[in-house]
Amino acid sequence: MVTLAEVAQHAGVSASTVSYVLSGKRSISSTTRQRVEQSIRELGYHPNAGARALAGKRSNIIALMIPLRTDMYVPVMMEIAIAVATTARTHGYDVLLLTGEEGPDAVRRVTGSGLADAMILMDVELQDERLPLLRESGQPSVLIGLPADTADLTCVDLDWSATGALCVTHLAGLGHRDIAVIGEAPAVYERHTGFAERTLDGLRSRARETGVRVLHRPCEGGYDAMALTLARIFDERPATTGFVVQNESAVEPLLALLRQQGRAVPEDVSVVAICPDQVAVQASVRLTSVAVPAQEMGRRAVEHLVAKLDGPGGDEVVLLAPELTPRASSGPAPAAP
Amino acid sequence: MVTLAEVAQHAGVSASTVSYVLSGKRSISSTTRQRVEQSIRELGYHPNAGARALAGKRSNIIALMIPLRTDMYVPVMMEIAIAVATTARTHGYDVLLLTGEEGPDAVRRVTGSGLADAMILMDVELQDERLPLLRESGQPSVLIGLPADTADLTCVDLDWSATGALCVTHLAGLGHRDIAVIGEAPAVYERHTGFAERTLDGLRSRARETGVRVLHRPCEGGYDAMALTLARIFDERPATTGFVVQNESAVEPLLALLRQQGRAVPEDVSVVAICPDQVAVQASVRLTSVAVPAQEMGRRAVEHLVAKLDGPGGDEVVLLAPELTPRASSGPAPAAP
DNA sequence: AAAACACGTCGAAGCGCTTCGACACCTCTG
DNA sequence: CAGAGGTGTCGAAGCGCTTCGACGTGTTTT
Repeated sequence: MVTLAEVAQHAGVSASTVSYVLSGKRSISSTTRQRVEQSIRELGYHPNAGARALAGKRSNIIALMIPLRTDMYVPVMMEIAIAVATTARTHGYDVLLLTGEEGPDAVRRVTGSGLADAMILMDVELQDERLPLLRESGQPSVLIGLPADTADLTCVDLDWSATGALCVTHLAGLGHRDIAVIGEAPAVYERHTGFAERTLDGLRSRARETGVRVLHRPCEGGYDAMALTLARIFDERPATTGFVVQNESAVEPLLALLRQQGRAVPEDVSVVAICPDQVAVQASVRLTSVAVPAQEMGRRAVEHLVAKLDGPGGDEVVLLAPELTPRASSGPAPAAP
Repeated sequence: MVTLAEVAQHAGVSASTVSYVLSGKRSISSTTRQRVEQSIRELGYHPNAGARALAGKRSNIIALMIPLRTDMYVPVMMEIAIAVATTARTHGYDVLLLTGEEGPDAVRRVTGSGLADAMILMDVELQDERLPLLRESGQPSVLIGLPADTADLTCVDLDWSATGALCVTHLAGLGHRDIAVIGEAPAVYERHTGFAERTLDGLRSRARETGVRVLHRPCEGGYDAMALTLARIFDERPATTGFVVQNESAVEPLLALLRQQGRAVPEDVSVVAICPDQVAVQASVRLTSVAVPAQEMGRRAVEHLVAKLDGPGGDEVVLLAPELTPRASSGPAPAAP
């Protein structure tokens, strides 16, 4: 393994000079710089990460805590993770993957060991156990998601409340008066995941404003669960003509069931999905949807973190504005019979 | 930040003693051990990762290289990644997430910098550019997937060839004589991804043995692409009664299209999917499927790696035997008209 | 009773890097 | 032309940990 010292010797300079060439923290004449760079290339030198972390007091690693559960939005998680990793690399950071399994202890471990310089937390609950630890540790961090109390915290998230409102506005504008919301699995609501509850708030308050009735039903994914849920919805609100779906694995079953029941989309019922664009365009009906900007969330999270790491900026809550793309699944409400 | 030295002082022993308590590499009287452990707890000590890596010449980090592209099997990737991360933790390792983006350079960087002790590579192509580097670096590694040449390499994978064969056996056993294979997107075949080609080999050779005709068509996911592909298949082989699908995002579209064309599943046509069980049971028809054992692959990969890291075992190719679960999507071939 | 061996502990060296202060040397100023 | 101020380079001191050899003590062996 090639060391700094060997590079220095090969280039005929001192070790510190090589270090300064690498870091650019002191000016170096261009002749020496070139000589050193040449040696680095010839010897195939890579600085040792451990030594660097020890001496420099920063590891150039960002920890990313992803949820262990896979009961929702797996592709979104994956997309965020990939965006985080690639964005981090462009800023010279690597990404350490932590699963929720360890729980709050992971925060302690990473903070205490200097393994990572900063953390990104996903799947944030409204009252998240990890937050007290994060605050007290003073470790730079960004949440992807929004807890109940955002004091001292930087958060990046889609504006879910606006997302919910946007869906209602769209359907209300088309004349729909009875809207059903197919939500995530009950477990997601039970653990008070921020995005689910906020979406609901947005839906409901806009519904109140526009005089639309909203019926919300959580739903496990899959065909059978969806069949049951749908039956109950039409049972309770036979006049339902609009659907908002916030559950990837319920989308296709819903469409299949509606078709099967002879309800045409969008002539008889309209469907608005909250999902990645890819899902929306691949469905059996091209879905009017509000996209979940997964890539952007990951990218923004890293950028905020990096900004904090060099020159501590303040805390901030960044809510991305939702955008609704009308496609083939929504249209004017049918005339009342 | 609490250091070893502070713990030592607090416990009234030398630093080396604390270190030996931590590592267990020398015997320590139980009195001192307890005293030290007590101090560690009271001070909330966590060993510094960088210092440890530097002095101990191992970082206790495993690098996981996941593909950047998301043109296939995202949930499977995610599941593997999570399994890798959790299994690694149980062995005292953390996981560094690398995306394919950097390409072969990532191998060089990780190897050279001592950032990670070992690597796991996913999305291995038959002639993978990263392999020469891996071999020459001598870094412990495990591939999830199977390249063309496995010399000096440890690989873990589903036995895709057997998987393909199993699907044909199942359908042939039910009397189907014309089978269509809906494959991954063309790009996946173009870059010679091992699993796709091997599955095809297995399908074809078993088809030859059982006297079944096989028509293979790659397919981008989604409804429209599937519609086109399906039309072509029935055009070319109107007698097709069996389908093998190896493309998650084609499964639901296929079912919808068959339904729409009035072909009943499984009375008129049978469908066998190669996908995670969750997808199979959530589809609009409960699918006969061969599961992709994502968790097990991740777990096994880590375990092999850990075994290599302490006491270098030999290289090995581990092929997991596929299992087919019959569900509601396959049945006897209809009597010839 | 002396020699041999464990056992438990300690001090010191060193892992490869960053960074601080020092020191040449050179170019401006007044 | 002396002093001030820059510039480019170097040596040395750590960063917090692991590990090796050494050194008491207490126990066993001959």
